[in-house]
Amino acid sequence: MTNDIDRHGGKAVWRQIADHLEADIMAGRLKPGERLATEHDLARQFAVNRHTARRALAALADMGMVRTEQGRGSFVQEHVIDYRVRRRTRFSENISAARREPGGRLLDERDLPADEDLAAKLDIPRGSPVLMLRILGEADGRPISLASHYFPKDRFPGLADAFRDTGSITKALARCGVADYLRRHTRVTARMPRAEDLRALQQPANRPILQAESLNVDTDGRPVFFTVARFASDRVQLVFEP
Amino acid sequence: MTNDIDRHGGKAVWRQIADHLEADIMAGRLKPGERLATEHDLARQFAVNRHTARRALAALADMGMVRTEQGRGSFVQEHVIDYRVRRRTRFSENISAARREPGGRLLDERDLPADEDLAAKLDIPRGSPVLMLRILGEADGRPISLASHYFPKDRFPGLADAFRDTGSITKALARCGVADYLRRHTRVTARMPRAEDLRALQQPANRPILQAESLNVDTDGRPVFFTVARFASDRVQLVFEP
DNA sequence: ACGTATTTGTTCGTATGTATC
DNA sequence: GGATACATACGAACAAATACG
Repeated sequence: MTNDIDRHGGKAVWRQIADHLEADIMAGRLKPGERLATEHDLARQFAVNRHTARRALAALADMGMVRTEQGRGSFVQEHVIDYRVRRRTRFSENISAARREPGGRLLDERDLPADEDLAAKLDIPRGSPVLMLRILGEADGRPISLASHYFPKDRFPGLADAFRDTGSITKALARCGVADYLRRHTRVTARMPRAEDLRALQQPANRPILQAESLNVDTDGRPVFFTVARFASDRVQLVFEP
Repeated sequence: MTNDIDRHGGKAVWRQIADHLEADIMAGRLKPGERLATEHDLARQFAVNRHTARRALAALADMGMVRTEQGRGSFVQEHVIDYRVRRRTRFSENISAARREPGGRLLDERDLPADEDLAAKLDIPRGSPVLMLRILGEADGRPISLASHYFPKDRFPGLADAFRDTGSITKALARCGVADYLRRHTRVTARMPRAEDLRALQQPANRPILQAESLNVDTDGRPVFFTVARFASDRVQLVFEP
């Protein structure tokens, strides 16, 4: 092993450790998502104080190469997906464009009456039936987004069945006569995850989630569905390009 | 006072308390940002158990009317600003559109050489001089955003002086010959605040910040400046409209 | 639901080498 | 040389989050 530390070479000890770990990550000896040795173990391996090991990890974290979580350890940072939001935004195409394998799982399906807010957004009478689909979006089998989609039920009979058949909102809507739809606006907020988000997204509790509320309309400008999507902020960035 | 609780009216006690507090907020007796009575005090005022008061607060927090911070208390949620991001996005116009009084303070001004990343973004040679302006954006005197703007210094001599004169990036650029500029893309992430963010944005440490990296170009498509803006997630939502 | 072990986060204090005025 | 500031490194103790039986 070349775990040797040069104490008089003019190079800070913590930087030597950071460089060593960085080389391990770059060479693939440590893979994205993998846990690094604990601070205590690193300190022992390199025969330094824990503070010195911590400093090395902090430097790597600052560079975005690792991510440390209290009580759990330090992990090699996974590559972040650029989720591109444009007028025509489709989940599967987006994930494929990032060279990942898209996936989706229907977690819940429910009918509910439109409250005032939802009625205004979908431009339907208050109390009208609304179909909610809750879908977990995945990339390479890792959960990426937890999205609740709200459709005016009267306009799209059989939509839920069509989604179960195809696994795709775009295809399901096509069967219901919506050949195309466009995103009118997206409202982005950040907040801490709820218990539900933690379970679905498999995220640490002390990291925020990105929440995007969006409205999609058909080519005539009529609302088709409203979506509240929650993204794991460690794994997804939202990129807007007009 | 009408702090009386009806124990047999079929309405849950916690809901009565929640309604009471909601009325106080709606009537302006409790103002945005103001701290509510402690759970202990609420329990005493209404002669209920602290758990009951907690339930009322939780219901209000769930509605987004108050925000509870461990160790500090519960606060009336401030009104959130919709920060609209379009091709032509200007801070002052945006804040004014939300019927707030815009303000800006230059926190720091610095020259630095372009690293690889910045050079690529601004389309200048690596090592070229870059002017950084760090600006605190305010609405009604409350800090809203902490933004670092990076300009290719060679192209815009006298820009820093122009900004100090005018207090506006748009006006300063106009003096340097840039009549108009457009936003090419915006990359949005969420993360926890650093010490620097906390100081500038006056935010609780356990709430996330929204970070938006954006590139503005002139009418010929040439990069004019690159920005990293951090928003207090409690006070700002980013709204994207193509 | 609860205690225990593990792991990171924070804050003391101490010492040393280096650069600067 | 002396005084000072600063970054580095080590040690100890405790706090806080997490994992697990």
